[in-house]
Amino acid sequence: MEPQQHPQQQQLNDVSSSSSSSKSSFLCRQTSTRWTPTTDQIRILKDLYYNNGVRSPSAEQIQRISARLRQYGKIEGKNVFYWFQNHKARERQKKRFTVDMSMQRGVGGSGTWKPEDSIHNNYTCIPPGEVTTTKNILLFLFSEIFFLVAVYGSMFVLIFFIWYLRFAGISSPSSPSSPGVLSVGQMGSINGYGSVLMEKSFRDCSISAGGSGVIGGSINNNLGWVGVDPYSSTYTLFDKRKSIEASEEEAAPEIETLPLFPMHGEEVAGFCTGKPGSDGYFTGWYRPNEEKVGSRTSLELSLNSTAKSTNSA
Amino acid sequence: MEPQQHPQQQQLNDVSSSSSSSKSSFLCRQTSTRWTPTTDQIRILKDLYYNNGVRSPSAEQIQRISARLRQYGKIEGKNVFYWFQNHKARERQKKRFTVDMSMQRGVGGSGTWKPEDSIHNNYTCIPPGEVTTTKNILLFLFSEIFFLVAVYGSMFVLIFFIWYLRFAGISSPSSPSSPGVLSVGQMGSINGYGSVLMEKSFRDCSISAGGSGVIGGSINNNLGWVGVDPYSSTYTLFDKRKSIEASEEEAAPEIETLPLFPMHGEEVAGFCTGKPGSDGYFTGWYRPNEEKVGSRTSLELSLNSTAKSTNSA
DNA sequence: AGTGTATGAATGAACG
DNA sequence: CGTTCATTCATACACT
Repeated sequence: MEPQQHPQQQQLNDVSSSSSSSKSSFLCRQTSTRWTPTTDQIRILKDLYYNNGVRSPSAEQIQRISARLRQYGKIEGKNVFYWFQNHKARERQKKRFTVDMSMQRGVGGSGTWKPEDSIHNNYTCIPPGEVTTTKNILLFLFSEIFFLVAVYGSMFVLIFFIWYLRFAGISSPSSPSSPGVLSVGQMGSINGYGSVLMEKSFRDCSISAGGSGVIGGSINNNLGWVGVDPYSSTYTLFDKRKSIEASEEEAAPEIETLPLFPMHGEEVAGFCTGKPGSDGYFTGWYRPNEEKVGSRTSLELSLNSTAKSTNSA
Repeated sequence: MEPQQHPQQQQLNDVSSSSSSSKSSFLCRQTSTRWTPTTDQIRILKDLYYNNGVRSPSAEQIQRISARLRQYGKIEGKNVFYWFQNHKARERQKKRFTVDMSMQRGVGGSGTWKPEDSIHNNYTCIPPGEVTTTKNILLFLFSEIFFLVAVYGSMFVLIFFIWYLRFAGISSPSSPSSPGVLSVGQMGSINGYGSVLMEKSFRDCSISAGGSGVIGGSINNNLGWVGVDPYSSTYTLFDKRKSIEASEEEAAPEIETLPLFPMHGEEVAGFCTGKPGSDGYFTGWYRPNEEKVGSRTSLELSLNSTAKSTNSA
């Protein structure tokens, strides 16, 4: 399954040329007591971690590694030690977290709150145009498609579902719809901060995570995604929702194509403004799988862009 | 050692009595369970260690020591035991990887490290977890959709479910709803490891995804969006089993395609331009499949859900 | 001049 | 005992 998993060390345009030092002023004044890895050092560390499987280097390895990294900047053995420790731990932590969350079962049950009283009772709520959002979460309803984009840090999730509400033929509206969903993406490294905060959360609720077993989830390996820059893009994009209302009306049972978020160039420009930020982490993970699976249910989101400009293409 | 033994005085003096951890964990898992030495205790311990040469106190000594330290805060014998053990081990360890290369013997010898447990072995399963810390959880209800976003560090999980309240025929609210579910994003790690796990519904819905093919979604590169997550998404959402039972059939038998975010080329330019900056890694995520790049950019979303066709399930 | 994330550093607690 | 894990503290940095 996986295409190449190895190398691919990103050759990316790396900054190196411009001198890796660029971002971090590690050189200047290290007064800061704490080691601030240079990009090159990180690159190497990650390479070791991901490509060489180094997780918990032995004392000896640590010595070698730090010796090697020393040419890229000041570094001590313990820095290497901690780096691996932390990196591993945090990776693990994330995984764990993910799992945990999945077990949030039944939260709603006892909840009691009625949806109704929450904000609108009508799903159409979002008035044309407004994406309810703010920084990290965008909700918007478009016609019968409900979208939610949550952005956190450098990643985002996009969820949408379709409410076939008035879809004519549907007789059993009971199911709200086929919820579609998603995608998760990540973007540039960035540390985009942003906290997910829904500013308007409608209501708060306590969760009782009593937790119990974990339902097994499936682990999916990475998906690579790609991202759109949360900030700029989203806003912008949705900003222009134009005839939404109109479409709503006519949403016919068969929607063939619904144009959403039409926008014009200008605004989009900002997409993916990756920030040069700090890390170069992303080294290569993605292994795009190109497999296709024909599955019955497929949600495809394809972006046809001809974007010519991106010369990167 | 002389390295920094920095003050780091932060250790609260005595937490002991308070027992509280202000954090609001909804889980109530406070009280850190772990011993947090007071400064006085540490002072004494160090005195014993450095000035009295105590390194591996006997059981008896441990008792005495802990008894003595108890006046400065809560403490148990094992704490003392561990303290000495750790202190000694760390002192030694630090020395070990700090050992400069003087003793570096032939590096070439073993040269390669062993990736022993390296790569992949590990991510197969998710260890049982417990719901651990969750720092932020956001709940919000939107219309009849209940969303929960949990954020932790750089990751988040988004879960949602739908309360179909008054939607037409819904009569069985008993079950909370059709659990939707959702998605999780995580970042950072990567390379083979990152795991994105999509949990499915709260109830059954087991995922069998062993993970195999990924639908390819279309990965498109240059532009930013992209893909849909193969499995995760589809499955979950389209969870057919539940509510779908009835409704879905009609609903989705066909594929709808919705063009989203239509935009024009120019604008798109900026998309995902990875940042040139430091991390170079980003650059191109994918090597384009070259799917195609059409001329305009439009995001299309097609939902093929053949829901039921999926065999029985 | 504040905020919050990412991450280096430290350390209690165990494990093998 | 050397190692490893989990947590927590502390700080650099990127954005508001």
